Amino acid sequence: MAIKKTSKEEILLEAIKLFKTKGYYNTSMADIGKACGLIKGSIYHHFKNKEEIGLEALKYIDEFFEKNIFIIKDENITTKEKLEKIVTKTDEYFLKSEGGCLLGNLASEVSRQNSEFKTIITLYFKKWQDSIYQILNEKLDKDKANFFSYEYICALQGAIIMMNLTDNTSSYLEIGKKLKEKV
Amino acid sequence: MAIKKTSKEEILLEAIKLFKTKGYYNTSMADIGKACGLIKGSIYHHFKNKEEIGLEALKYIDEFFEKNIFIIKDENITTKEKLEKIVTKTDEYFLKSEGGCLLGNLASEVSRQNSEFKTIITLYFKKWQDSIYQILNEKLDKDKANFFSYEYICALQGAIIMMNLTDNTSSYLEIGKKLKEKV
Amino acid sequence: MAIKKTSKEEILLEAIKLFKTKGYYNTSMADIGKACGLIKGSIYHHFKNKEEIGLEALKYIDEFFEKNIFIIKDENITTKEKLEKIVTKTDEYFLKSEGGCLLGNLASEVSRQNSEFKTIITLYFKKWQDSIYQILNEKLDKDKANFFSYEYICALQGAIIMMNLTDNTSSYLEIGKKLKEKV
Amino acid sequence: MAIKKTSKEEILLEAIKLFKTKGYYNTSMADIGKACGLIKGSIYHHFKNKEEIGLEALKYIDEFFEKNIFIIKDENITTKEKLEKIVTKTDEYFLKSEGGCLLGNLASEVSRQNSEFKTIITLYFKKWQDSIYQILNEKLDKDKANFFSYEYICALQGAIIMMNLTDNTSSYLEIGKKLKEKV
DNA sequence: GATGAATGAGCGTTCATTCAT
DNA sequence: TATGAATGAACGCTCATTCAT
Repeated sequence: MAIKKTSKEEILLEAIKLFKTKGYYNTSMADIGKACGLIKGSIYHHFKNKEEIGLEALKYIDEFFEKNIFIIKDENITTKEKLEKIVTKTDEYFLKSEGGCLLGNLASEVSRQNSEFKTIITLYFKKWQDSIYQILNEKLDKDKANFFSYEYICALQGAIIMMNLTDNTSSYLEIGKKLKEKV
Repeated sequence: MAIKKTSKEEILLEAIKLFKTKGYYNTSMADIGKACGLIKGSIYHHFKNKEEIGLEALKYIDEFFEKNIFIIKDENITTKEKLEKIVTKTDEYFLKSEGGCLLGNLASEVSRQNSEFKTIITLYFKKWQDSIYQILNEKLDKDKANFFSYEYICALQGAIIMMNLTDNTSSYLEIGKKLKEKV
Repeated sequence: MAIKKTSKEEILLEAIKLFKTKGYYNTSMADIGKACGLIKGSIYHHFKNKEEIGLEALKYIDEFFEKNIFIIKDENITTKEKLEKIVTKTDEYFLKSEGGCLLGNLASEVSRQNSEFKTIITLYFKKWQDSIYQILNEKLDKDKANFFSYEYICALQGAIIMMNLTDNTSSYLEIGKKLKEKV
Repeated sequence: MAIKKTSKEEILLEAIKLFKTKGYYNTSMADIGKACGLIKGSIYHHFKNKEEIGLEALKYIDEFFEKNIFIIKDENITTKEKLEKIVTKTDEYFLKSEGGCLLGNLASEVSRQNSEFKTIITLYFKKWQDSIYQILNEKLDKDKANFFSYEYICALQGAIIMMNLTDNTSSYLEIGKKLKEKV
């Protein structure tokens, strides 16, 4: 053998799945390899080391949100429509995302161990909250917009944790519904 | 000769600190030992294995909440006072708890790997939410009490994550403040 | 199992043998372990890492020379006797030392890769030459003593290399004989 | 497409440099590749395997000495001139050769691991000594010629080791000077 | 109860080598 | 000829665990 042409993205997607469901440290290079049909050593053809996979995994999800979720605040639609859309897209994502929110999950596990990881995660949540803030601020004053956006991000992260424990999706969905009622 | 008499509780407290700040899998028996002034092998005189430490760590915190936080719902004081007290005690705990909420942190890392861990964590959150629910239900209808309690637990977990990333405690405190306004 | 009580010195002696005959980099922790009847992981109970074994191996030989060879210059015997004794002891050592001179062998392999190794090796040769120098200087002028001692150390190192290639011990012994004729 | 046309000799020259300064086992195919602007796999178009590179590296230096140094003994000049020339050429070579003498360096590292390597190295020193021997034998008796040539080769190898440790070139040069005084 | 020495398995990583392109 | 992707074995090292002392 020795033919396969595994792409970086394939590896990244498998790694993301594993990091979310098993945690970063509990996921071995062998695990990632196996999920891609490779032996662990072969991964080093695509990534310098495990840390790089972790970093690129975080960036991959961050970019996905940037391009699909956070961007909604700038679309040329009404405030209500923006809120409707951002909540729908977000819920769509997390309902089918096995294992919850990568950046939320890794936040507690790795951010004290690796400052580069921490920076990406912190910024991700900041950008996320800011997206909601800007939409709310179209109709609500600064303080309200600020608190509601913070509350939403927090509650959603908590709700994802709960959903992973109980498989109760309808409770999870209440968080988004509540946000939409703010304007 | 002489020496230490290290108690199970001492070890547990060090393990809890480590699990919260480094994660469960990234904390080694040697780490726990060093934190207690023991070598790793000595820990096995107190605990069967690492899993047992994890389990007892979760139970330890669970019991702490049971005895100090959840119990407030049954005290002989007004609803407002209960809410005031439960929020204050909770915030007090998390503001000085380095590394956030043990059960919240471990939820994503271990609950898919170990069903016993998952059961404890799930129950903990259920009991917690139920405590809040019962207090709110003294003044609010079932649905409202249910949602507000759920929202609070979720938002608080999210807020702990954010506080660990940004060290912003005043935002964290808003979550409890908001709950108290419910009645 | 799990009983053995291997001492640091045992491990060191096996490592020295291996480093001399196989080279430092080509000797694996597994090699060292096998030579001691241990698995490779067990060696870390005695040494922090491979570098520490290398370092202590060099120091071990250095100390042996310090205590048995270099010290002869200070003994209360005649110059001729000193020279006789230092040559005899040196030749005794190298004739039975399988694989040549540890510090000479590692000089070219590791001294560019690790400055701590280099320092020890450099000092060893300096001390060695100085021992010979001081003995010769009792009867010869500075310049002669200096050159003859340098020439002896160099020739001896070269002769050890040749002896390892050809097993010709009598040529090797000529180098010491020649030195003794200097006074 | 297009590209390089890397020659065997180019690769060999880089490999020699690396073997001398890092050792044979500590030099990886990737190291050699990088030094040539190739990836490691590409080297296999030029050499069967690492051992072949090692072997040809030794032969390359051996041939250089054969053609430039050892041959001097057969030139049509006086004994004194031969000695002068062979020492000058040798010193020229080693003063600019970063990392010392390839065959001397590898002698201890590889000659016990690979008999083909050992044969080449042993023969190289034999031929070298013989060159000096024949020149000296024009003026000196067999025994003297034999010992002085042996002593010179040995001392020179030792002096190269010392020069690599201390960067002291003037001591090194004394060895050749001394040889020239023999006739 | 604590230690130090040991183990076997596994870690992340690098090795020399192969081969379709 | 060169490359990039792959492999299996080995690397140095750490893991959780055991046990005689």
